[in-house]
Formats: sequence, structure tokens, C-alpha cells
Amino acid sequence: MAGNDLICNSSCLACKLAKLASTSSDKMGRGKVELKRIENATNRQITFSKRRYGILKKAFELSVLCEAEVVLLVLSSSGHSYNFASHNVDRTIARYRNDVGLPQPANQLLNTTEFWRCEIEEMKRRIDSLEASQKHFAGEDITVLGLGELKQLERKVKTGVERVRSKKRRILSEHISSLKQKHRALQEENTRLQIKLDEYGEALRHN
Amino acid sequence: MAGNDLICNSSCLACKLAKLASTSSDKMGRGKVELKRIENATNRQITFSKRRYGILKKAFELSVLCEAEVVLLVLSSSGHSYNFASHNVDRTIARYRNDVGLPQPANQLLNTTEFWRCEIEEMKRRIDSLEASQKHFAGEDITVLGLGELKQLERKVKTGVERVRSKKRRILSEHISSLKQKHRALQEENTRLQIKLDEYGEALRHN
DNA sequence: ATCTATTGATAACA
DNA sequence: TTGTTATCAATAGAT
Repeated sequence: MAGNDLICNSSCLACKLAKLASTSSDKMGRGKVELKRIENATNRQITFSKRRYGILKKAFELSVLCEAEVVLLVLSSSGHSYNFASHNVDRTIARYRNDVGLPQPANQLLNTTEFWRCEIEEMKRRIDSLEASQKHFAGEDITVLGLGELKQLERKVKTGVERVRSKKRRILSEHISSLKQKHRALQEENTRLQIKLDEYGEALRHN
Repeated sequence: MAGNDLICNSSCLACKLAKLASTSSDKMGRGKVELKRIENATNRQITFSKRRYGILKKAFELSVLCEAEVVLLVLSSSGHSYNFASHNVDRTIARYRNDVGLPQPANQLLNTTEFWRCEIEEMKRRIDSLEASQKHFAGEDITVLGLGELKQLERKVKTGVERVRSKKRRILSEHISSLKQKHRALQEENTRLQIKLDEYGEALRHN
């Protein structure tokens, strides 16, 4: 719920979008696309270009067709910024603030700034290292690794595969046995019905 | 041209949209719709609702798929406001201003505390997700995964193993061939030395 | 960038 | 308004 508030401040329609993320998958074009971060950087960039154009067009159309005041800001993860404004960015932002109710700025806590800087630096390092080993698990960017590291990595990844496989097998076999059980139940039901039917026919013949 | 500047501040892709207005007409759904204000108020309202939902969805998808920071503000002509923000409206606006090179309005500049909060929250989330998938790669904590996710994971991990193995093989074979080469070199050296030695012995005998 | 097979969005209608 | 459907638009993957 708190998460939704972050995503949507004044329109509850937007809140539904958050739910969409977990339930529906996005299919478009030739393939299926899960509604989650596109991992391949190249594809992500291409999709970004295409969809960015698409949504800017939509924003423009909405403003023209429905006489609405629209601002769209898009910042890529690489830092580029793109925007559309039907009227004027600042004016629309001002209006939006007015509608939402101006949040008054809080005092700046200069004392903690340095602390947070460190905190953030640390987190960034952690993210970098995690991303690196993530890639290594997938066999990417392993040029930098030496033979010892490779051996260690191989061991880890191998047990990973084993565990994933056994888990998958277990799920599948559970699925299968549940199906078998259902099948058995249906067969029994069938037999029962057949007996009833036979009895009925017998009764009819005796009349 | 001046009109285009109003519509698009930093992205020239958006400028093309203005040209679209005069050249192409928008067809969608059952009928044709000219790209101009819908005169019928009822239809305008209906279209506004539907397209508003559509574009909010697009904004959401763009932010998720491409890891972009997106803000969409829509103000209807009747004064209602709707918005979507992938992260936080104020933060994104601040970044946008920074990118475009505009000075931050004073009240926003002071609000950096909130900005850092968001930043840190985001990093924490990223770390959590990375740690989770890290564990998944190693076959830990995979109880939470469904069959589909397991299959996907298996595929990734399998290619990971393959790549790590082939890299290891390559390193080993390079190592081996370098050893062989050294061995060959030593053998040649040996032969040369032997010849010298023989010549030397020969010379001695003749004296 | 350009081209299609597919899926998505939506105008009109109910 | 909410849903349905016929059509056109957007776009994922391939080139």
C-alpha cells in the first residue's frame, strides 16, 4: 500500500498498474515480454527508444484530442532526459503542485550529509560487486577471472544447477502425482456412474 | 519552430510529433479520428478517461522495462489532475531541471533530504533483489520460486556453467600449449647444446 | 534503420 | 459507466 502511494499520488487508476505488474505479463510484437526489467542491455536500449517515442506520441495526442495539459518527463538510466509538455513544463508542474497541495520543504540536515555520502558510496560498491558476481554466475564478463576463481565459480554454479534441477523435478513429480490422483478419482467416479447406469438399465428391462 | 520549442525542450524526437499533427491522421479502434480536439464533450471525456489510463500504463511499463525514471502529469481541462511517477515526482522534476540546466526553485533545493531518502530506498531495494537472485543462482532460497521461474533460472545457470567451463578449458589448454612450446624450445636448445658438445669432443679427439 | 508477425489500445457500440 | 468488439496502432524480434 505504501508502495502504491509512492507510485501514484492523486490518481487511483495508476494504482491498478502496480497490481498489473504482478498479475499480467506484457505481450507485444513478435515475442512475449514479461513486465520486468529487460536484462539484455542492448534490447533494453532499443525498447527504450521505441517506447519512449510511443509514449511521447501518446502524450501529444492526449493533449490535443482531449484538450488536456500534459507533462511527461523521462530520464534514462544512463542519465539522458527526454520530455514532452503540451503547454509549459513549469506551469504544469506548478499547477500539479497546487492540485496536490504544496509539500513544504523540510530543514536540511547538514550534519548527516557526510554520513549519508559514505553510506551511499558503500551501497554503490556493494551493488557493483553484486552485479559483477551476478554476471559471473551467468558466465558473462569472466575474462577478468583467473583459473582459481573460475574453478571456484564452476563449483558454485554446478551446485546451483543441481539444486535448481532437483527442485524443478520435485515440483514436476508433485504435479504429476496430483494429476494421477485426480485421474484415479475420476476413474472411480466413472466406475460408480457406470454401475448406476447398469442398474438403471436393469431396472428398466424388468419393467 | 517556436511552437516546437514549447512542446519539446530537450528531445528532438518529440519535435517530430508536432509535424505529425499536420500530416497524419490518427486512426484507431473502429473509426477514424482526426488528430484535433474532439468537439463532442461526452466523447472527449470518454476518450480522455481511456487514453489517460492507456498512457499511465505505458509510463509504468516504460519505467519497469527500461529502468527509466518517468513522471507523467495530466491535468484535465476541468481541473482534475492525474499523475504517474516511477520514483518520486519531486525527485524526478529536480533531476529533470538539473539535466535541462534550469536553476532549482529554492523550496525544492532545500528538500534534498527526501531526495536522498528515495535514493537510499532504491539502492536498498536493488541490493535486496540482487542478493536474492544471487542466492537463487547458487540454488539457495529457491523455495519461493515457481516452475516457470525455475525453468528460466535453470537455463541461465546452465549457460553460466557452460561458459565458465569453456573459459576454464581455454585457459587450461592455453596453459598446456604454452608448456609444450617451452618444452619444445628446451628440447631444441638441448639438441643444439648436444651438437656443440659433440663438436667440442671431436675437436678434442683430433688434438 | 527497416520490416512483419503479433499483441495492444481504443472508437464505437451495447 | 463498464464491457465488448472490430479495427488500427505499437512494438519485439529479426534483418
